[in-house]
Parts: sequence; C-alpha cells; structure tokens
Amino acid sequence: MREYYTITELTREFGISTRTLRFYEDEGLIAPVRRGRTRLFRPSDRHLVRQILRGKRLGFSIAEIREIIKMYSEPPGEAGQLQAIIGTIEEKRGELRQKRRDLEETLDELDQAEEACVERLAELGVNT
Amino acid sequence: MREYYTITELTREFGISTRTLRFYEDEGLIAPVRRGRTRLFRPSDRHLVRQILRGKRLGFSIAEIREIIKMYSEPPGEAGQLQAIIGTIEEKRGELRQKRRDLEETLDELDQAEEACVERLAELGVNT
DNA sequence: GTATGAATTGACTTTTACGTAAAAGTCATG
DNA sequence: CATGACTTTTACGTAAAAGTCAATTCATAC
Repeated sequence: MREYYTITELTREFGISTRTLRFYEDEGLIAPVRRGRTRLFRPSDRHLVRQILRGKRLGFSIAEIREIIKMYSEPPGEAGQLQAIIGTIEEKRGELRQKRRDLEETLDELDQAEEACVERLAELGVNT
Repeated sequence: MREYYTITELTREFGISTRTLRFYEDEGLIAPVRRGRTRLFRPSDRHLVRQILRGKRLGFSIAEIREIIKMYSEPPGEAGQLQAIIGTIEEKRGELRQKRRDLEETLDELDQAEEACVERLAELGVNT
C-alpha cells in the first residue's frame, strides 16, 4: 500500500479531472494533506474517491454522498446521534432497495427489447 | 384501464410538477395527444412517465433515458439498425450491472456502518 | 540560472433539469 | 355569466456539478 498519490495519478486512475478532485475537496468530501501547497492523497482519500464515484454512478447528489460518507466514519459517542445515524442508514437502505427494483425491471425490459430485435433479425434473415 | 389522464392527475400520482411533464414532452420523451390545446395522457404515456422516473432514480440523464426508451419501441426494419440497437442494449446492460455492483457494495458498507453504531450503543448501555 | 512540466488558485462559463412568474385560454358549477 | 380550478404558452431564473482559462508557483533537469 503506497503512502501517497499525486492528484494526477488519481485523475488518471479514476478518469476524472483535477478540477473535480478540488471540487470534492471544497465540498468537504475529501481532505488530502499538503506538502507546501501540493495535495498528497493517502490511501484513505483514494478510497473516499472510490466511494464518491460509486455514489455518483448510483445517481446520488454530492449532498447525499456527503451524508453517506459521514456514516462510514467513526460513530459518535452520544446515543441520540447514534439513533439518528441508524435512522438515516435505514432510509438510504430503502432508497438503494428501490434502485435495485428499478434496476431489475430495466434489465428485464432491455432483455425483452433485445429479444424483439433478435426476432426481427431472424425474420429478415428468412425473408431475404 | 382508463383512456385518458389529465396532467394534474399524473403530477399527483407521480409527485412531479406540470413543468416537469411539459419538459419531458419538449425533450421528446412523451407525446400526449391534444384536445384543443389541452394535453391528454394515455396509459402508454403514463407508462413512459414511469419508465422515465425509474431511469432518473437510477441516475440516468434525460438523453440516456431517451436512448433507453427508444429501444423499447418497435424494432426497425433494417438489419444494420437492429445490430446497432442490440449493441446499445448490451452497453446499457453493462452500465446497469456496474450499478448493481455499486449498489451491493454500498448496501454492505451501510450494514457495517449500522453494526458499528449498534455496537457503540451497546457500549454506552453498559457504561452508563 | 533558466526552461520545462506539474500543481495551485480564482474567476468565469457551461450544461442539465427543471422552477417560477406572467398573461391568457377552458370548462364545470352555482 | 361569473367564479374558481385547471391548463396553456412564453420567457427568464437557478442550483448542481463540473469545465475552461489565466496567472502563478514550484521543483528540477539541463
């Protein structure tokens, strides 16, 4: 496990721009350390980027991703806050399950669409 | 099966605004018929709205949703076009599978986060 | 010791997906 | 027929998520 990554290493690995990484830093999603002014990304930062991009692919906004990421961090020491976090986790889980249903339905419909295309191709093969 | 729905009926059913439905029409995603100037939504339009919102929940853009919806419609009569559609379907399927992996990973991490919270709560229960 | 290439900040711009407001048409009901 | 609920078009506004560009800084290779 390497200690640090430069910003361009991460842009290449993840196919994103430096602007994007700086934006995520401004948004408080990551906090790379600095040597002088230069950002140094630790493996933990890299993992956060992974999680951010995963959230994006699932259609979550930056604000939602921030909320989700916050829940991965150390649980706080107060019971009320813990209950609140558990509540939010339940909520997100619900959203994700809805997304999963949406996903399966869409996959089904794509299967049907493909079958229709294949049949149509067969017809053409027969008719020509 | 009702023949027509008014615009507000659909806004209420789906929790979206009239502006949104008109926007989708402008974008060519739906094409309700008209009685005079008033839009009349058929069951097929309603189903399209369903598919649009499903696509949105999965994080697809309007352009992508348009592409997906187009594939559900009647397959064309030319072999080349059919091959192209099948290619696009494969591509979308790939994206959806990626989303599914993302989804499962996120659900796993949420489970872990919740467990951490529950443990922390147990500690507090013991210590107080 | 200066040229070169990577990194930084800050400002402005762009795209997407609607929101919102204005002004007017439609239509059932009292 | 007028009132209110609903609808239409047109047009400008806006928030989110970056893209783009300019001006610098900084280290280092030659």
